[in-house]
Amino acid sequence: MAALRDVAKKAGVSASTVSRVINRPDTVPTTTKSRVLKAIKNLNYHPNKFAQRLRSHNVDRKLVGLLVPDIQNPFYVDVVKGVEDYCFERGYAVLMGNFMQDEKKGQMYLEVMQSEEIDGLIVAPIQEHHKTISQFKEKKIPIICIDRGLKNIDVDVVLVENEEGAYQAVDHLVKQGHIRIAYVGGIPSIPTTLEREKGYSQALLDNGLNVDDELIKYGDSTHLSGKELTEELLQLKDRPTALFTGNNLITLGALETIHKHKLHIPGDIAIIGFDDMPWSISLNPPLSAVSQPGYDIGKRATELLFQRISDPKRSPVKVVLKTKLILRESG
Amino acid sequence: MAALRDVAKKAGVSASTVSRVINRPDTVPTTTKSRVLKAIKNLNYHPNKFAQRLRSHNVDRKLVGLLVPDIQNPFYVDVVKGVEDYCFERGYAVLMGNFMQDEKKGQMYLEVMQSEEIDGLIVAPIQEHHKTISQFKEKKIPIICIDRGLKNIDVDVVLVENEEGAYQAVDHLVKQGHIRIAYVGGIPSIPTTLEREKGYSQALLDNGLNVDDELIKYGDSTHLSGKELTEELLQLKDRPTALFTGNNLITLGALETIHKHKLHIPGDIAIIGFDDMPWSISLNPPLSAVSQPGYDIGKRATELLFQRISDPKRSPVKVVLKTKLILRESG
DNA sequence: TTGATTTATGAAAACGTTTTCACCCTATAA
DNA sequence: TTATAGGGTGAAAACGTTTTCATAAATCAA
Repeated sequence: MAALRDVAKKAGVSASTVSRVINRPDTVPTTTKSRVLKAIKNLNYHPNKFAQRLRSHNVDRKLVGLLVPDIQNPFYVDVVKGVEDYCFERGYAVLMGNFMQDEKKGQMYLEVMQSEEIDGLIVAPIQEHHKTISQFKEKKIPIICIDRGLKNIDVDVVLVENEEGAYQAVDHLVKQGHIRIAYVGGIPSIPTTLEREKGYSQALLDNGLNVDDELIKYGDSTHLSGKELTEELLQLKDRPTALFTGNNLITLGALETIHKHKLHIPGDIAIIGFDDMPWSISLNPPLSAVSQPGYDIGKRATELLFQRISDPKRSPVKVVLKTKLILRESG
Repeated sequence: MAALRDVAKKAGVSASTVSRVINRPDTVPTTTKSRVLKAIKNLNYHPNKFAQRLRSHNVDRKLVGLLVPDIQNPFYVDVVKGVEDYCFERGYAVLMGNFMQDEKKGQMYLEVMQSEEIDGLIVAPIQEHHKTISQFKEKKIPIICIDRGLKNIDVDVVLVENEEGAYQAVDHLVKQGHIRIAYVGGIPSIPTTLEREKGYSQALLDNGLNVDDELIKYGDSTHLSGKELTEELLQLKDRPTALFTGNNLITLGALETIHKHKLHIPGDIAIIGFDDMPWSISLNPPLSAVSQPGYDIGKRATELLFQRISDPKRSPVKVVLKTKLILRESG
């Protein structure tokens, strides 16, 4: 509760001097400085952020916004951790929003973040053009996109070789002798879903197989949708012998359905999922997966963000991280 | 960038009137009001939070702090979701801190939250008395504890019947004929670890078994520690035939070690974990677990928080939620 | 010495709100 | 009619900082 003026009074100086001690210590002689410093400590004085911010808009908020599509998805948890660790090292806090692929919710968070005047935003955008996100750009608030970029706006982005990753997984599957391989995708409107589908199709084509639309399913990137889509696939008269699943949660859902049908993996049906998980090895059977470096993605994004904060006019970069196909026993 | 005064000028009224339109609309006649409202919309005016807050300290921040020990732990993810959903419904944002059971990190977040003047704090405290958290209490910032309370301070708390939950699991294990049942615990200084151990011991005692210190292990509540502790247990000359694991991450670690040793579950060794997970059913074998209602915990905690925000002097309550033993195939 | 420069400091304005107070009206009561 | 009570409004102060500007004191050059 102690204010600047209290410190000033206690130290027998003016408010200006106290402010100088805090913000430009080298402009005030040591003797005065020490007196002020003592008073500050004595009164346990902390500058009021709101007053500071009101007066000079360019003081850092030490706050970065992070907007993720689904915190239940272990992949994003890794991203969050990467962001958080990096921020922590630099004394920044994270204002997190989990928008559940929900336009409204994302919107609300963006508004809050705007009015909180965050120093920068890291976001996995649900659409490639987004009005509110563009507002950030206009307001000169740095944005970093992960997982997918933004149309019409030039932003830094860190993403992963989705097509390549999918290709490798599916290619492996056909090399194992599978002919009917299904793709259980996520939300069809998001780029990652499409890119992975592209890799999937290309791998089939390159191996002389044709792509069968019946075997390509889209959902909403959740556990439940993984379950349901897999169910549909298993009902097919000519059912697939292998599944390539579009993300973590879908994979888990698929697994559940497969187990419900008492099918043997990979004997009856093989499965490779996009996204590895720390416990993939403890699944039944240990899951083969395309691993994305979630933690690194978060870390790189934050790195980029801080670079942009300190130099707003550098030209936007695109960081593409590699995926890794991890073969265990499911496919 | 439009400020109150711009709106005032455009609407041909004074700043006071604009402010009144915003804060106490019923005190200004409709004709004036609509003129002002139009100007607001026209200029896309948003009140500056910092000025608002500076001027009147009692305006809500619409910000709640959430401090969780480990976001990698799916249980806490559920809690986070519960908190977030409830906050979202009420137009509040969440300032999240993930302190990784790390004193320093937690401290830093608490400081940030203090200077951000959050409306309230939800925290799973690492120790039962915590100086900085007490400061919140002094500053009249509402606190809700989850998972464990605070010594010396009377706060609202929502927790789970840890002892009872553990008891049921272990009791079930001995009813299955197990004699040597180990407890793979988390950080020994946190109450949940101890309470679960108490339930474990009691169940043994009540069934006429004695508790063998050799079979009680403590670690740091992580995946890695689950792996290592289980390894130690398996090295014992008289190895346990069943494991009761103290949390999600530990369970997963234990599973990994058991699989590494090519042991059959539950044939060679049974396992029941504290905390259920959405994909427990897809584990090898489907995991039996003591399920905690993480989402509900988050929701209830937030409910309590809002109640306390609106009525700071109500007497603190303790909400105790039940656990549920879910039997699948691992024990 | 004197005038010019530098150093140390304080007074006051500004940031964008909310809120108190006082004012001027018009409508009502006497 | 005159006094009274509100209703509607604006001026100005306040919140706690930062920053500009001015001034006084101290240092320097001649």
